[in-house]
Amino acid sequence: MVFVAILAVGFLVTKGPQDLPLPQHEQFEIPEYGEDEDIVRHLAYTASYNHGTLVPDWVAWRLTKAWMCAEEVQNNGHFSFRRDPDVRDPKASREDYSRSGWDKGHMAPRADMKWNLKALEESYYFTNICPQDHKMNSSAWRKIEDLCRQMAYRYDLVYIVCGPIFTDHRHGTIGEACVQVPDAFFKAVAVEIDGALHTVGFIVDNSPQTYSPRHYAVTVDSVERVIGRNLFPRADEAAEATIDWKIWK
DNA sequence: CGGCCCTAATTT
DNA sequence: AAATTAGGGCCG
Repeated sequence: MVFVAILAVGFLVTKGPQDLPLPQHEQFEIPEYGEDEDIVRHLAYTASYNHGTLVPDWVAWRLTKAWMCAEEVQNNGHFSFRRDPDVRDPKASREDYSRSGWDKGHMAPRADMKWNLKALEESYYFTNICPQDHKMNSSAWRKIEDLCRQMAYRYDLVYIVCGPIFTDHRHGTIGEACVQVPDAFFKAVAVEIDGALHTVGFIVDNSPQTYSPRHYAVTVDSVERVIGRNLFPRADEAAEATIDWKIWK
């Protein structure tokens, strides 16, 4: 099962999702994007890297129960954030974040990628990293990630897309490369249950946030209005305009 | 407590 | 640029 899943994702990476005769849900998590965006496809996530902000505009991935139940790969217990070899300059690097006071926050979480060594290593590329408040990252944001994993375990497959929100750029930039520090972050989650699509969105300020997911929950529809982008192009509008709390509790 | 999110200093 | 070593906060 896991092997089949890995093959399926590997096939997507090789061929590129948009020209594949696959069912709609095979590329469901990929948001709408323009021709000018720098789209990077890795084994377990797809991102749009912004060479102006030096962070991704969005990162999209999926999480399956099969991957979560798979045997964890070894990472030698160390963390190796790296520049993404598949992304052109300018791009962020370690030195920009070092002693900046901001976390190197994963968009697609490390914990979602432990089923495959390549997936795990690629999650440490700066393509997948944003400057995040430490308390927010390890508390409020983490609880939302926990919720997503819980949903994957319960419903077999979840689609996730998240990224930074820039409003007044109140945190400025870090490092020599001037990596822009986001004002907030969004996350949109979708799951199909008995043929019906359910979605929920979150917007969390990039400050010491510690509340539970529900406190930050908004409709995917309203997230789309804030960031000005259609996140689940194949979802119908009704599914993006409501939150079913029986599902997400 | 373990799992998850990380940091910094040092060495290669 | 990357690996090694040592360490901390949050949460269920």
